[in-house]
Amino acid sequence: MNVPLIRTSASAVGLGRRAQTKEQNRRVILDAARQIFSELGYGQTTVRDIIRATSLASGTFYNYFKSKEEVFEALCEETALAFAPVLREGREEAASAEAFVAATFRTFFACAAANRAEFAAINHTEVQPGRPNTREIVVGFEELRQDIEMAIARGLFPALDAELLAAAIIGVAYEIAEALQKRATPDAEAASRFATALIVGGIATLPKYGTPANSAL
Amino acid sequence: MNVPLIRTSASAVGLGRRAQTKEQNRRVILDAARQIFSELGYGQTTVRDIIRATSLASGTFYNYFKSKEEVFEALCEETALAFAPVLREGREEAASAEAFVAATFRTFFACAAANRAEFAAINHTEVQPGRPNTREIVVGFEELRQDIEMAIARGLFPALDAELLAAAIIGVAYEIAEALQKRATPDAEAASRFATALIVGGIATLPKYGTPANSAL
Amino acid sequence: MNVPLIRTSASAVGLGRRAQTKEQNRRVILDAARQIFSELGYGQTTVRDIIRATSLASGTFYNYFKSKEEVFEALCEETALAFAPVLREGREEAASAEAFVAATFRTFFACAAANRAEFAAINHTEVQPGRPNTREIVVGFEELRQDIEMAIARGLFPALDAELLAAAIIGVAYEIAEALQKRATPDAEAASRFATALIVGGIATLPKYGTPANSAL
Amino acid sequence: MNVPLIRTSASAVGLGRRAQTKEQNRRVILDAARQIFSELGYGQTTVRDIIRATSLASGTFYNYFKSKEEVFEALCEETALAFAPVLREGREEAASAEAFVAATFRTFFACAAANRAEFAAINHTEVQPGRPNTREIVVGFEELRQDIEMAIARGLFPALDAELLAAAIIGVAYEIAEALQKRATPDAEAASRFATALIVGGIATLPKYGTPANSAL
DNA sequence: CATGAATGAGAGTTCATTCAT
DNA sequence: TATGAATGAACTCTCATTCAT
Repeated sequence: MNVPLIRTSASAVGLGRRAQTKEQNRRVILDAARQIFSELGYGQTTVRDIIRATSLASGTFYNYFKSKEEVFEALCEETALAFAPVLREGREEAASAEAFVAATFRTFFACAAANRAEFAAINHTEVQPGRPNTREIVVGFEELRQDIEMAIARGLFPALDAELLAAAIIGVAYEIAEALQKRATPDAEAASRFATALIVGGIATLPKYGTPANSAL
Repeated sequence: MNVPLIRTSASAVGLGRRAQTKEQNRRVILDAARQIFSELGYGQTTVRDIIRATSLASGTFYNYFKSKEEVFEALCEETALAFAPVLREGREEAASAEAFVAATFRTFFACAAANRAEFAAINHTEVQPGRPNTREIVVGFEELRQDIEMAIARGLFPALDAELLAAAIIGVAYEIAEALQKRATPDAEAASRFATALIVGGIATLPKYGTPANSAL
Repeated sequence: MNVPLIRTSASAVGLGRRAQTKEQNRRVILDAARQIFSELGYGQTTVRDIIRATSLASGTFYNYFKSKEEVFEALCEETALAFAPVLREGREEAASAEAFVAATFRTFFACAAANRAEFAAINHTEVQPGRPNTREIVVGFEELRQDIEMAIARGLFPALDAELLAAAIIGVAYEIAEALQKRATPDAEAASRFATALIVGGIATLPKYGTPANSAL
Repeated sequence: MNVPLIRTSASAVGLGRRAQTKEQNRRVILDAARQIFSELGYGQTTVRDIIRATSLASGTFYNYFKSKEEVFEALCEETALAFAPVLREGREEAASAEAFVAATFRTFFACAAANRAEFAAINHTEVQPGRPNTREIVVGFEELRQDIEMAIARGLFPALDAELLAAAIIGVAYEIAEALQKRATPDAEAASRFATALIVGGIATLPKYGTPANSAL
């Protein structure tokens, strides 16, 4: 399962010459940004850094993005777009709680392993206070929560606080992925089994739960 | 259990006037820094921002800290120092796996609730790529791992990969805490029960585990 | 013989509008720098002082030079470039020791008189310990030494330590020039005759000299 | 002939305890300043640098000197005071032009050799525009001029422009000293002979000269 | 007198952004 | 549309100097 986080430098097809160059430049900037973000972290990266990693002129940047933040959001979106279908499909097809959880972890660890630098960028990216966490965007917190609720409806899970479970899964996924990357010989498969067993086993013992009337925002 | 993350403005005793003022100024800077970090995030915060939140002159900052990074490290240390004993004590006295895990979550959620701003600062703080995560420092990843290993020795837990479990616990703690803070009426106690049940229940079903030969730097 | 040390504000020809402005700005900065260096001395001058003497914005300076040192080096180079050919030509055409020495002094005093401020800047410029003296660069210590050796080969001078003679000539030139500038009615021509007679007369009585085995690095 | 440029850390005698400490602190500052000036050059040296090279507190500096400039002047004065008597004595006792000139060069080169660092400091010290050159102060331009005039009166020298000759001697002394210091095996004695022969030989051929009516300031 | 923390002006430099070409 | 020089606000940090202790 070698899921590229993002296909970079995709050759644009079926566009006029002009539009093609435009698309290419956008790509060039995004690729450079992803690279630099992963090297320096979001906070340390400046628009200048991104431009410098490019053969474009500084002014050109502003034809495509208004700011560093905007590039970053575009990157997140890209990543989420690449990630989401794989994750959702695995979970929708799941016939058991275990399959559901395992699909999530396996996809995530595989991606993290295949894209260490980019994963690091995401993981070490500072969040604007008050805004949704990058990791939550990337793994798709909201989709995960919905999928969990659908799974409850399908009888895969008992009634439980979908939001908290989603949070727990994402937390486990990220922290274990990080721990894994520090190891000399990371075993994504074993980690995946560990995380899956932990969550699935835990779910069985959760206290009973009604509709989370108090979940806001 | 209302554990303040940090006791600020500690009154200095038994010091000369001079030393006392020095101590006070240090406190003033640290407090301002914590506040600003939590408002703007680490990356967006400048030394000037911190100074401005103070009645001190710009040069004075550098009598106390060499850089933004150094203040930040001092803050982390303070937080860890305040946190660590409470966490360790609860875990050392634990007579069951449940008590062990519950001690960790309860302390953490209580603190997070009592110090929303500061918790946000920690949680939204960008990590220098390649350096230990702030959250891991604050909750004490290393101590948690050791405590888990001691708990295994004491028979509270089966043999398992202490590092991964520590990672999982920290991940669950942080993400659930964050989810909690978005709620209108966060119920730290319920969240604590949820997280504890999840982890404790999961542990029971974990695949058997030998010595983690592959855990390296 | 009114040799300007440097021709400033050279009109650029055959360049696009953009390149022309760039060239102009470079000139503006160099001119301002020369002026300020001569007023305040190198050590007291700050980059900001230079910018302030200009209608440019502070950041613009850094589009042209990385530091004060770099502007200074550019100035020295300019000066040396303007100076060197005049000096060398006079010496190469010299048919006697006297003509050789006189060419050096006359050129130097004429320039010093014509460019009092700039000469002062050079003369009052602090040398980075361990690096070649500004005055030596400007008058071209190395070229002078080579020319002396060639003159020895041509039989104009007896065998002598070219390095020491070059040093002596430069020392006499600068100190006399400085003394001259303090006078109400400096007579460059008389000073030139004085210096020339001193050196030329002295050379005749120098102790015999073999190959300078001890001139190193 | 091992003439120390300055006797540092001289133990004060015959002073009260209080005055002694005062004198000591002054010494400490002067010594540190001389050291730092010679390492960094005058322009790069800050008062802070000098204080740091000392065990004194920053405020203490200002009990002794008003500024970097003032310390520097004190250093020059010290140096001149140490130098002057040796130079004057040698010249007053001189029975020939050669002895006169040789006394100056020999003393100077010996000192320069014995105090390379300090000599470098003097030589590389930027002059405040419009003020007398450090080197001129140290070797005693004014005394040299007077001594030359007295020597003319005594019949050692023909009538000549004493000011220009003084300038020439100082120029030759400094530049040759500097050239010498770059050599692997500097031979001060040979350099002294070279310089002496050059000047003495030159003097004999100087154009006749009346009283320099135009020497001003 | 010695001390050393506080001060705030100011230096060097970088940055995001604009805009004439 | 791409370019890249100009801009000047803003940042980090150092410095000379003061002054309460």
